[in-house]
Amino acid sequence: MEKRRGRSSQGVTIREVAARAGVSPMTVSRVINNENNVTPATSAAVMAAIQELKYTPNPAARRLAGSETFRIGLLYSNPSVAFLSEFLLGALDESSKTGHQLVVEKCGATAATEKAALQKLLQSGVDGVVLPPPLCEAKSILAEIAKSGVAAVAVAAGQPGPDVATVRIDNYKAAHRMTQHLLSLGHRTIGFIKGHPNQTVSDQRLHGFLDALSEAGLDPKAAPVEQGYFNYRSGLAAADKLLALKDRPTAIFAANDDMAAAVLATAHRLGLNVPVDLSIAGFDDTLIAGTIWPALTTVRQPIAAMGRAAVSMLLDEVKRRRGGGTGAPAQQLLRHTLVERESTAAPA
Amino acid sequence: MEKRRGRSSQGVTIREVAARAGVSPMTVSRVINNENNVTPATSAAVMAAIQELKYTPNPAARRLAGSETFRIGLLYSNPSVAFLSEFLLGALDESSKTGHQLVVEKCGATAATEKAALQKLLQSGVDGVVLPPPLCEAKSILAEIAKSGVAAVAVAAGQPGPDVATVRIDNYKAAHRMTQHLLSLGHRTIGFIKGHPNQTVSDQRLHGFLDALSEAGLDPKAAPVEQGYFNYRSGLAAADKLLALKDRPTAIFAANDDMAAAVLATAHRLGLNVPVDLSIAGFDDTLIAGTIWPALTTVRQPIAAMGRAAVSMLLDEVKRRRGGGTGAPAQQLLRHTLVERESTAAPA
DNA sequence: AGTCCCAATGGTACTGCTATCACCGGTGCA
DNA sequence: TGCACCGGTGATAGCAGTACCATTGGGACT
Repeated sequence: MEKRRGRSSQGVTIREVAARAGVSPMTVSRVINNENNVTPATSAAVMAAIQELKYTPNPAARRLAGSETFRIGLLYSNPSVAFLSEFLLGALDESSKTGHQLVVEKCGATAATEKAALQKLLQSGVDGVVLPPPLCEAKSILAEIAKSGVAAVAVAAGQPGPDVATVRIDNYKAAHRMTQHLLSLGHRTIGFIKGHPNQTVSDQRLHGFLDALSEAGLDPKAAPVEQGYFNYRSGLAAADKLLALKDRPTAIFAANDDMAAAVLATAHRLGLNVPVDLSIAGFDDTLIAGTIWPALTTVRQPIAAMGRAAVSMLLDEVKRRRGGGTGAPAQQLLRHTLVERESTAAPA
Repeated sequence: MEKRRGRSSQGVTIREVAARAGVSPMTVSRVINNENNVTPATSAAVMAAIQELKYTPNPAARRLAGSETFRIGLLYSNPSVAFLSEFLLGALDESSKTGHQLVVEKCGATAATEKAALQKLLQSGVDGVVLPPPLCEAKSILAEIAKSGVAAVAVAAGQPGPDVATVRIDNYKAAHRMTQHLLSLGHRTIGFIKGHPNQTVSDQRLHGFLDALSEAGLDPKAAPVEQGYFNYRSGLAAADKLLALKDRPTAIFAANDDMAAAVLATAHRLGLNVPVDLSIAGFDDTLIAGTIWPALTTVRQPIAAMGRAAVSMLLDEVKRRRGGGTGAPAQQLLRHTLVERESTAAPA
């Protein structure tokens, strides 16, 4: 004889499951949270009941009853839209799944507006801040963070700061691996287009490339390297220079996909057949990589996973500080993958 | 003398605000929900207290205490990743903000797997389903939806079904407007690349184009039109044909951005200067449009807004049906915008 | 055999907010 | 003048979980 007063919410509740399984709600809670103090038999019975009733726990209730609810801020300026949207996807997903509040704030590109936006976030009482690139390397932001003492996670930063947690991939290794791939196809003259000089990852990718060449017995100083700025247009310019060399490279490795796409366009303009006359490799696996034709061989960063990881690490970090934790914040290195598509092949 | 038993959650609560403002928590609740039975004076006092304490309501608690929590499904097969990620962003944001549960399910491309995935969603007890393209036009899915009687929202479908709510832009008008833009620049021979024949929007965009030509006194039958399939590669083929015509178009309007990007690549390959020798227009404003150079003039669909709208409409629709609502589901037409970038100009 | 301990489980209170209804003073109307 | 009514407000009881502590019932140990 329930007393439901009109505000029904017809989902099945933990109590119904408990009744069905002949245990207390608490036990059901333990089962769904994988706690260890439950007899296998009990656990199985509960599981069965869950299946039969198609029970799914109510996340709102879980969060409310569970421990603290944190509010975390995500501050971004103007990274690649592709990166941001995928990253947000992961971050939103994680925070909604764990029931924490995510406050997203956009800021301009100047140090002043960055600082103002950060202040605004801090004012609103966030417990920690997620910093996707390029903010994760902005000195003014990092200084402000350190001063205020809030927890922070830097995403895809080349160089982990001392006070912030970081999520990233191993850019050096990834570039190294991609270079090995090109070498193994038989390329000996490989051009490289560097990324923006104000981002640490640019250096790491370059060094991964150069070291792989050395290890293969080639002279890294002889490798044709051009400066780029992570955008399409700078890729066009760099590609023009590289493809005009007398000793024209048979492969070009660009430090990101946008620039690689520009190399592809330039190659086509010059009447080169990709990948027969020229192999092209990118980095990031953004959308453009799979869109154009031939599709780009590239390095995939698990961006959505980085978003999830960033949120989850930030929560850990907040708790760690609350607990008076000592030592350094966590660092997490996610796995990258080499995505082999149609833009690379053995030289003609 | 509170009895906080360790599971603190140090955010300020509605009770603290109430105490500060000298009213009951209920009144604070009324103020933050903009209910009308509150004296302006009381309301102001509460607002002040909220400001002072930097109070933000706890969404989990709100949802839990509020009315029903719906579970809504989002089924997608393989639309453009760009579209999907932006769409998901909006949908996730809306559902997390309103506190409803969003279950995302991916399915293969065959009718059988589509049906199976839908069944799985329905089994899990969703109250409604969001269908982004191309599923929103899949007959088997729509039939299944109609049969099961769940609420559904079709997104960016050309043709609103009778039983489903829809969110979309006016594709006809958008294409019409873009064509007018090209005409106003002085183009008289404009090529068009059609979209995939299995999507209604392809037709609508084509007709918007053709009608704009007629209205400008041109013969739509004389317009060079090629079939495309919404992907880059089909755009390459179509562009090859269009640019090989003796009476070469001075502008090409592709039914989406991927194909427009392909036109650009082909133009460059042929040594044409864009936009001087050839203007190019796309549709969708996906990421590639802003990445390549020159950046594409295109039509922007407010995709994230469509995601938000889809979720919110679906909730309305579910409630409407619960209430035994009669009549047809809602239709919503969002505003598109013409994004003028560097790929269009007056003919040389 | 008695004691202690620990693993398994249950009972209760509490999370932050809102639905519902009770209440109260002031109108409008008979 | 009396009474129904109504706008503004408060008290209470949940919403669906989980934290915390109590309880129980075997072993392991003395």
